[in-house]
Amino acid sequence: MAVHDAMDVLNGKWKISIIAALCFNKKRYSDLLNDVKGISGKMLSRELKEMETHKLVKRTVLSTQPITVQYELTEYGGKLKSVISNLADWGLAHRKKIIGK
Amino acid sequence: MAVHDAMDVLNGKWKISIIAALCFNKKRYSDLLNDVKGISGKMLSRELKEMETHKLVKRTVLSTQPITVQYELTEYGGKLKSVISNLADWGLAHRKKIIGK
DNA sequence: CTGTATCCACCTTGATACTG
DNA sequence: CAGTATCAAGGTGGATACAG
Repeated sequence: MAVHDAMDVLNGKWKISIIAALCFNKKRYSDLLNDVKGISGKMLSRELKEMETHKLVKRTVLSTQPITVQYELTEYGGKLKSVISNLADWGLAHRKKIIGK
Repeated sequence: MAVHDAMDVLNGKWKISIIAALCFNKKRYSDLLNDVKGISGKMLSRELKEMETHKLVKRTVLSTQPITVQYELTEYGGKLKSVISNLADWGLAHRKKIIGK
């Protein structure tokens, strides 16, 4: 099933959140560490590496001093934006429903 | 973040696939066991129970002989259909891309 | 048919310390 | 800043047997 194929690539606890964080801006490693609540450095680099091999994100090393690294969605990974957006809408409704009672 | 709230409810390896399987029809336990490739009975009942407490699915016991149980998406859980559908589209494209090379 | 109980291997994740 | 190495702990999931 197609859904299963998608989930193969989006496995792990953090990938969806990382993609969501990259939806509107490129970000550096340390930015992601702040923006993706609760993630550890180890998991962030591990997930990013996986996503890079799956061509979901692009990694660029900037020759600043000290070196910084920029991550952004590929065109391909960007196709997930609408999925994420739908999910975010639902999550918002869900939160309201939970808080509401 | 809203996406994170959604993922809290959709954690685990199987929930998305189960919802996908229930998108168009109600199904019995044994149907799901066949349709969700690779899932074991333990995990299926465990995930279904969680999803029931989150009000994503509705469980109905039918007084047939022997007893059968029917699962269906709640109206609330049904709101995830569009997310699933987007994901399926992406998964299809992804599969083509993978096979294509 | 629809589950639950138990046992167990494996994987994932986190904390911490460390490197370039 | 951007990671990697190591260790430890808990969660995840499968097989099997069993119950209502």
